[in-house]
Amino acid sequence: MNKKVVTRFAPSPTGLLHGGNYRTAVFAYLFAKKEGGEFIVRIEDTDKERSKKEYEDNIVETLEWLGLTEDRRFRQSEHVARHTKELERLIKNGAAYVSKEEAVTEGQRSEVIRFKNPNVEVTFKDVIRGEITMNTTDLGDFVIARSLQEPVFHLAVVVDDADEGVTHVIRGEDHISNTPRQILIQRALGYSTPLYAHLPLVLGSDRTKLSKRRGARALTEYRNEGYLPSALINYLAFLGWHPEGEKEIYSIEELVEAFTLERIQKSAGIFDEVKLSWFNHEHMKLLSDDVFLAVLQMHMKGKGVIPSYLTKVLPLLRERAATFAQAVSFMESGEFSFLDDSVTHTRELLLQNGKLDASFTSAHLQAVRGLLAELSNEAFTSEKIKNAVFPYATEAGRGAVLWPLRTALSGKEKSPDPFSIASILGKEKTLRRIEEAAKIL
RNA sequence: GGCCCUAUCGUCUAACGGUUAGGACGGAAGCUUCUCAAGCUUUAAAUCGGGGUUCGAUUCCCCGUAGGGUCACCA
Repeated sequence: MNKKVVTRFAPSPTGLLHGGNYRTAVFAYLFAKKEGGEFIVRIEDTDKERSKKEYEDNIVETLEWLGLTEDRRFRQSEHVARHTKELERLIKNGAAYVSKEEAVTEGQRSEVIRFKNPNVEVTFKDVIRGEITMNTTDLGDFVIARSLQEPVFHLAVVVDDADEGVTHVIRGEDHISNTPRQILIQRALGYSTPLYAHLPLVLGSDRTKLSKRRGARALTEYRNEGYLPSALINYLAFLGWHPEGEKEIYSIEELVEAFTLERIQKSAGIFDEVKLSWFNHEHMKLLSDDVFLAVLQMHMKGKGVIPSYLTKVLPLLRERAATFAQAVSFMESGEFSFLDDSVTHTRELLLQNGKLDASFTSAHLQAVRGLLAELSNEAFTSEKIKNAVFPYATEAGRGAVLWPLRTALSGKEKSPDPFSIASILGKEKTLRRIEEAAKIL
């Protein structure tokens, strides 16, 4: 029986995390769950100066929102006692030493703890890239702690990973060069070396590592803009990984089922918002009407009144909006306000800026009105309305009939099709609007 | 610059030595209900270069080139 798989996501709470950071979490989570193992979240807060509680809270909340539920979570600072103990052991072993030095920059200590570099070649197996060998000589005696109580990254990582039984270190490619250092510490402490999987980097459109400084957006922004967590997970999982087959829309459960480290890409990928929004639209389409409505209303909170026609317009909204923010803005900008309010007709619009003849148009509108008047209230559906109007429109010229009809109903240059609008308005309103339009011609 | 990683359409990717190099996003065109959106159909678009190995290289090896990462008392 192999050891239970344990992976970890180890962000430092020094800022808001972007898509690349969370992509790492997605992979670590999917792999752990696929293997029936555990997923740990470790907040790496050894840098007291820069770590902020608000960032930690944001990370924890966002992971929860994404559905990347951790089995255990802790702060690195909570484990300082262990770090100190191992630090003392290293010093006693002669593997590390207290080094007196001049403080060159402000805040530097005159005394730090350095690891005695044995200057050897370190080879490790990377699950994604195969064997990687590096000479550690040029690393020198690197700093592993500012003091016995203040461990620095490498030491803390090694001790915590070992203590928590981490079997697979899944992290960004930018950590490859840190790995030999950490392996050296592991060996000095008598730990075994976990398996490493260094993920290809997520790049911005400028082809450099995603970073807040270079304008990478925090993932929480996407959350606020009404992206669905399932879509984000799906997109992130597909950035640098691909299951077998050509299916692309996956639920998180399906991703867990399909996930393998072997199919992870070696080369970096660019974060593409356009494709992300396609994923989001696809996931929005999968939502039931009830859920869609609930999410939409959540996003509309505090953004004015919820229009009474909201439920009626749902199908139109669903096909138009790729995000909930977009859906909200459709509502706010009055994209569909003509469904509630009265419309003001103008000759220019009804006649398509003079392209149509006034008397013909008037006649067409009257004729269509006549056809619709024969439909019962129950039969006033998009489908039936179309069937009633279409033969006439085809006969008389679709553009000549449908444009005036649609603008008579919507009062707008661009809108959904006239049949949908009519069915939402209902028979009475529809007939009235057609009459009003015909009157001004 | 040293060290390390990488290299298939614009982008995400498939093809574990033999395919007309496939799919998706985006683009273009057409169709569907006049406009917008969605949908459907069609279409353009790629193996970085050079050497090997092999009957045969996108695939394996080497050398270039290009891109990226990393060289902190940050993680």
